[in-house]
Amino acid sequence: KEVFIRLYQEGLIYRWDYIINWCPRCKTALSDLEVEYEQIFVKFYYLKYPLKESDRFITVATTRPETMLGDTAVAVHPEDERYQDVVGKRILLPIVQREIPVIADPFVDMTFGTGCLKITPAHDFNDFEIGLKHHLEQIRVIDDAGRMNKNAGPYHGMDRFECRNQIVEDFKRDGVLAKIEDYRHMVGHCYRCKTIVEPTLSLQWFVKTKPLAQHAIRAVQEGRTRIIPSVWEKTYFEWMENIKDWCISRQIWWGHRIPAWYCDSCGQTIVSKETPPSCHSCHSNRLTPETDVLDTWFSSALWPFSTMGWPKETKLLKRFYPTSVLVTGFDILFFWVARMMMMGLKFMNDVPFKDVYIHGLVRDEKGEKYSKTRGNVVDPIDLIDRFGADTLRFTLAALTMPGSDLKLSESRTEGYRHFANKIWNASRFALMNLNDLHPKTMVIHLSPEAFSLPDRWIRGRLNHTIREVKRSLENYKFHEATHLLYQFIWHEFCDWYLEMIKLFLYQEGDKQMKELTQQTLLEVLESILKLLHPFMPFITEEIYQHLPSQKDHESIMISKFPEPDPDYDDEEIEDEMNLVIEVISALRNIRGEMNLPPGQQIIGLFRTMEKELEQKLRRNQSFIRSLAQVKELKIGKEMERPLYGAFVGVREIEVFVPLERSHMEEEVKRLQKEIIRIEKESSLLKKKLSNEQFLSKAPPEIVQEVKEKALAFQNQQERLEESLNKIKRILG
RNA sequence: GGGCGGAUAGCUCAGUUGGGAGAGCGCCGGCCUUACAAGCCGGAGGUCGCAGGUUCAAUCCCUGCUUCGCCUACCA
Repeated sequence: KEVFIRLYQEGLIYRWDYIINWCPRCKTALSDLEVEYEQIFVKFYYLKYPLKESDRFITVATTRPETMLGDTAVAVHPEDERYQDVVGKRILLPIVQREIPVIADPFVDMTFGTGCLKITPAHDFNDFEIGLKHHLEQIRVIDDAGRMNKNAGPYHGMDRFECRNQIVEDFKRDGVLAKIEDYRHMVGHCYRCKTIVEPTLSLQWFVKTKPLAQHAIRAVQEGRTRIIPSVWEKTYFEWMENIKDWCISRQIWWGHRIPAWYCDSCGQTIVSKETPPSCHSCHSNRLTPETDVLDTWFSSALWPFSTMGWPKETKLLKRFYPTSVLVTGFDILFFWVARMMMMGLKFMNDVPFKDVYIHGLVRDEKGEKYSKTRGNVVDPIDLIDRFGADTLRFTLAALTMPGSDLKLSESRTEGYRHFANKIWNASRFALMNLNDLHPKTMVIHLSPEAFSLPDRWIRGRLNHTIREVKRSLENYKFHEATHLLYQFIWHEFCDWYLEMIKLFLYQEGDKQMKELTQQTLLEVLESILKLLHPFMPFITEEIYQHLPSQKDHESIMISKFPEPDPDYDDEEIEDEMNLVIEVISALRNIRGEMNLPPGQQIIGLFRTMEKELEQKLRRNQSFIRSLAQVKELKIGKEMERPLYGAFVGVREIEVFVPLERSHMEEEVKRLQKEIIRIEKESSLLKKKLSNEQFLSKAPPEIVQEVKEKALAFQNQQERLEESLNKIKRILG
């Protein structure tokens, strides 16, 4: 009421006989946004109107012949040579026998139809405007229920579509129907009941939106409100700049009643918060209250401040206006966001929110928008039953790409259910191995050097993950955050870290090393759970409560979000770990390609001239042995290549695996495949390096990088070929 | 009619200061290895829609075209 009255007093709300979209079934006015346009196939009728005092006819074309009963003119283009002589003449409208003028208006498209446009000001938007311009009479022929009214003469009481058929029949009978064509066009339907809407002249309440929109435009231009992703800004501006006055009255029985009364004696309109005792101007006490209610979006537009106690200056209002972010779908950018902007700026003198995050819509498998009416909605409860609430939440976050819709994919959902399961199992493994850990004895501050390679590595990777996840969240890139977490948890934490630390956890040897490992395991798992918690609230809370570090059972959701620990940003450790991973992968590759089952133990021979690499290999022998299932490792400068064996190059290391003679055929194939791959890469780089332009114009660090790569590839290729030749010689 | 977005592996889609082509699912081969077979290990698979242009260098920037989709509109 407060808002309505203030706007009314400022002249921003007015009541006017205007052309609006009307739903004859719901019997209410509809705003532009409540009308859905849909393509339908109809007939295009050519009607012959007789010119008065002449035997000529003017032919007009229409898809709605029943509206001819309300015609008050026929318009032609002022420059249309075909009709120069008839402008100003009069037409005797068939059936109702009304005299109407032929007028000239540049709005008419000479190339469309016959170039003659019938004008029905009371039942067409354009005709209404033309009617105002030419002071034409407005004659309603269709009533609020979609029936022909008394102005329709013989058709009075007929349904509008029934009347359409009858009029066509009558025109045919009278020989004034020129022709009928098939035609398809967009027709407005009521968004609620899907009935074809009827543009109708009607007395309604309107808000003058132009003055409100100006401020809303400027707020976004000046960045006081950011729309994310920014592509939607353009849509927002487009709409705001072309905004039309907003019809806010609805003839339905639910909603806020418009606070207005009409004096039965003098016709005065009274807008007031309370029921007025009498008319302000004639003092009559015979007042009729307005029965129209407000468009639901009118009240929704007030949400950011009316929910905080406005118009009182409450603490809540001070604290929560403006809010930081509004998250919503683009489909209500205009319905709601734009209106909240306008009302917020008007009544609070400030934007209602700093950021508007526009996400896509979840669509069905065919990519169609969910619709309550069509019933193609996927029930989230059903998905939760089948996949789990955490899985669904994570999946939605992962599939949400800013600026585009998502088709809910069941295979992706299933993949993330596996991920949730993986987390569960990994945590079970961790908890099993932490049950003898007493947090009290945990060493709080130890230098990184005290920890094992995998410990230092995983903490470094955790740092990286924390930073990237935070960055993604700050930029509303939820899919990036989920991908980062998936990758880190599954492929770094589970695949490598957990596998490697089994050495320390299972072996009853170095007790201190075991405790340090347990400490890292606990801390990293705890961080993982916290990072994951926004995406998988239930499983993370459940596991978190079982961690030995959580004795007071506070919820994970109020725990501190993880921060990176710079002590563990260590490139050398990362590099050493990568070497270990590369070596293990190389051995696994041989095993896989040679079809050697894991049960079959192999021996690894490592030849390298570089002291540092040799040391690193020696340091990490136990990891290599355990993860690559190698029973014996031999490392050194003078390592002989075995007579029958597979070869893989890792950096400056030659890795050999002794095999049987019978494997050699397979090895030849493997080497050839590898050589082809390397050659392809290598030739591309060589081509680059032989290009003078590249050498002189590309940034030096890029050139250097390419040179190094080319050299490495060449080395690799030579050794592969050497290996291949040796085998060929042996095999004869 | 106007505007916007997409076209990348068999499918669904990621990929911005231009230099490495990627993920999930599916597919092929090998494994019940004491957290997990809803799993582990290895592997195959792509002139990044087409044609030009800019650049030493284009999936990425520019132009045109083909094609799919969305929003929007006052051709009666």
